[in-house]
Amino acid sequence: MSERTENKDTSEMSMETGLDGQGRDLDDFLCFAVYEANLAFNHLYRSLLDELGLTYPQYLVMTLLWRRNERTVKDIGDALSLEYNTLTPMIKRLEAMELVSRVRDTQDQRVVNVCLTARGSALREKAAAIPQCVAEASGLSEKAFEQLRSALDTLRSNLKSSGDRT
Amino acid sequence: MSERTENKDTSEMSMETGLDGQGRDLDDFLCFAVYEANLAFNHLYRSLLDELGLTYPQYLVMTLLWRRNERTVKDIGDALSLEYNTLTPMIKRLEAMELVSRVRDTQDQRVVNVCLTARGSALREKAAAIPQCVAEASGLSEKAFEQLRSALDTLRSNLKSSGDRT
DNA sequence: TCCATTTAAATCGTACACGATTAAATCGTG
DNA sequence: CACGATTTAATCGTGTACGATTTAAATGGA
Repeated sequence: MSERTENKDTSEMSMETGLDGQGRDLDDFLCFAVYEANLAFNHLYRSLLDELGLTYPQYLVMTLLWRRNERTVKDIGDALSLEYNTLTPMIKRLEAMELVSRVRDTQDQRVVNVCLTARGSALREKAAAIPQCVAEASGLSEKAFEQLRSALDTLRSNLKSSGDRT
Repeated sequence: MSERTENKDTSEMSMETGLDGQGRDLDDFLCFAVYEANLAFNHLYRSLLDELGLTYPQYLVMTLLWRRNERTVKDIGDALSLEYNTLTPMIKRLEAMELVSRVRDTQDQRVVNVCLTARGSALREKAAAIPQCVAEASGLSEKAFEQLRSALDTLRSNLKSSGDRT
């Protein structure tokens, strides 16, 4: 039944069913499984990114730039589903670390172009091993990996379109 | 290949492969699929929880308490994989909203017991429809739902144990 | 041309999330 | 009993994440 009708141990003054003692309480929430998997990725990335001095979201931004340099803040926001109010300070931090530069577009003064500095490009080498590490840590077969990714994509798409209609 | 060897459009000064124009750049990252699905849940829950005046993490805490009232901060932290430094302020906010009360345990003065107030219990009725809404918004069949949850669970478990060994 | 609209970005305030540190109560072992 | 180790919680600082608002630049009709 999962995220639908919760009716185990539902009485007002319940007293432990015995089956879900300690921390097994939200097991049937899909949202929670996603939330937990995301936390787990955060923890793993934190340890991997520590020596690069990057946070996980910062790493995602850098990854975008490593793939295609010179992007607008809007581009990055679209790619990561993040707003300016999140990105502006974050990119300024990357700028302060001298990994990227922020330059107003000369054609359209509203636009800020973000591009890698030499330091930012160089950091790519150090980050090269990370995807491997993460893939291994996930412990999934190629097939399971791809299936999961695809299922999550469908889920995200469904959730988004449902949200739009609200 | 996904999270393993990224070798499309990988040259230093790349110029758009044409296939991944705008926002399709991180598609082959499993971590990113999880990150995005989590954001999508956040957005959906934000709209659902708005009228209850709860945030998504606050809702998770309330859900735990609705299932079994009277938990220690530690219990809640274990269930949600959150630290005291996240929970203490959050639970204080719930207390300020008069949804829960925080009482030092008389047996063990280190422990803080969190339990629902009348208002907190009552809120349960208003939240009753939410799991249904979310399940529908996910647009997954019962089977797909369960498979995904299970795959995420495996993933989380693998990531965690890998992190422990680091 | 002019001005309402739209767009890109920034700012402000609130709320997680967590590393590091601190403090107090309890426990374990000699 | 004593005292160091452990456990529980809180505090502080940094960094996302986002709603609401603001600013400035570009755009598109009448």
